[in-house]
Amino acid sequence: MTRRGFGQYCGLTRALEVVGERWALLILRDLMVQPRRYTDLLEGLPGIPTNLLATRLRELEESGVIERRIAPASHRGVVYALTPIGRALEPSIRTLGQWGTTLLGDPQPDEIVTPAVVVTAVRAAFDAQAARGLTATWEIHAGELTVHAETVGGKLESGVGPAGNTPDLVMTFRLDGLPSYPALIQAAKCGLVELDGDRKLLDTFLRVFGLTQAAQPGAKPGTPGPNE
Amino acid sequence: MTRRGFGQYCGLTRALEVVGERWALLILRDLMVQPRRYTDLLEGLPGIPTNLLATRLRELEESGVIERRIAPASHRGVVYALTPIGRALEPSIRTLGQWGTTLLGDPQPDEIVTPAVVVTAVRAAFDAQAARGLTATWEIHAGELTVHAETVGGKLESGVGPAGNTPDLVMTFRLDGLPSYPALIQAAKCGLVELDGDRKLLDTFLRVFGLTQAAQPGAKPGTPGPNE
DNA sequence: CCGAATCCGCAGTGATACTG
DNA sequence: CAGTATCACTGCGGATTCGG
Repeated sequence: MTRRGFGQYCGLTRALEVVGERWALLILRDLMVQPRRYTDLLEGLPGIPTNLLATRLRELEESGVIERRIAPASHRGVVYALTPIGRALEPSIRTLGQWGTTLLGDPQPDEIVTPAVVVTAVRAAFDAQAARGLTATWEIHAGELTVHAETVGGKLESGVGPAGNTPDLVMTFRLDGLPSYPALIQAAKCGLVELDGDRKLLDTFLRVFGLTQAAQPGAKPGTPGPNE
Repeated sequence: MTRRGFGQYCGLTRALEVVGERWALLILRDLMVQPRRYTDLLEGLPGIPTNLLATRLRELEESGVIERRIAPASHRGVVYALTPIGRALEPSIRTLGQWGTTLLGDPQPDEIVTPAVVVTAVRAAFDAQAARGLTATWEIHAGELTVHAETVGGKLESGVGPAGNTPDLVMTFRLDGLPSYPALIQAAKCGLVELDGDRKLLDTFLRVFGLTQAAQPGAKPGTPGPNE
């Protein structure tokens, strides 16, 4: 069943044999945010066939990258979570995401943004250097979307939903188009954001999460695909 | 030719739409070492169908990741090389390769090692911290294989073939099995290597290129713990 | 020799329906 | 909720062929 390998004894090759198949890294990106159930994953990966999700989950579990957990009492069902090996992929996902962000053009008409996408973008944009000696908590609202980010001691904690503690600054965006991360940053730079809390932390946010080197609209990467 | 996208406006997603298809990152890995011709690539990617290589090269060129060059005078023909966008993938390839290296088991019977594989491994293993203030040149020989590595000012220059200047230490391995990078490191640690030059640089080599930091999951800066 | 294009069988994928 | 089952389709693997 397994797709054939590449016939080379090489780290990159092995990595691609394990997580290089279609949808695999996107599944892992969503699991990087938090453990998720089968249907959560289906929802976060628009268009993935259910059988393919099941197949990938099985393969990734066999590879030791993720694990199945019987869900805790409150919700019954199964939960998928990263193993330490899977969590070790975080730098790879962040680095690849940073590269891809530089060639994000305008959104295609059928492209969407999920909470996991925004959290991943926040983590990829995080500049640990700029956050040294800083302790702060932000909350981002845009439509249905709520995401939090907290930095302390040069580290980042971020995830879907409201922050655990009281945020120092709540940023609420009212956008026409997609609440994509570049769009949020752009809006924040233009002041198109409602602020609640310590307003000085807006500039701080832009310094730490501001994509200083990314995403020029109009940089066309060729055609990633007019679907359908 | 409908390249199917993933329907998300996301950096990682876009990256995978551009370089996520089978063989693409391996082609780019080989081009990362040096510009190569069509047949060089065929040789370095055992088992790739010729039509698939041609298709990938066309797609990657359209995406602006690589470019076709009319070869210089000496050999006529075409040469493929990375654009700046393609070269920007180097951290991603190195990071993914480091992850994959941690799950390299024993070589499968049909797996081989190419020069580009070893050079990529050398670059992935390079510890810039350990190389600070160090200036040295090594040359590695193992069977047909010749690779050089030179560090100066905390940076690394490495490639296929002998070094440009006279190497400070030449290491010649006589291995039974595959000259894979882990096997070379293992052999070097056991002293199973012929040395020619400054023998003290063997220990230095192992400190700088010795894969000491393999598989340390969980201790990543900026990585939140598992939340629930 | 280099740089592909062409043809074909099949595995991996996509969409939908269905089940414990 | 958490998957299987079915089936059509397309991208891939393998071989051969073809034009500079």
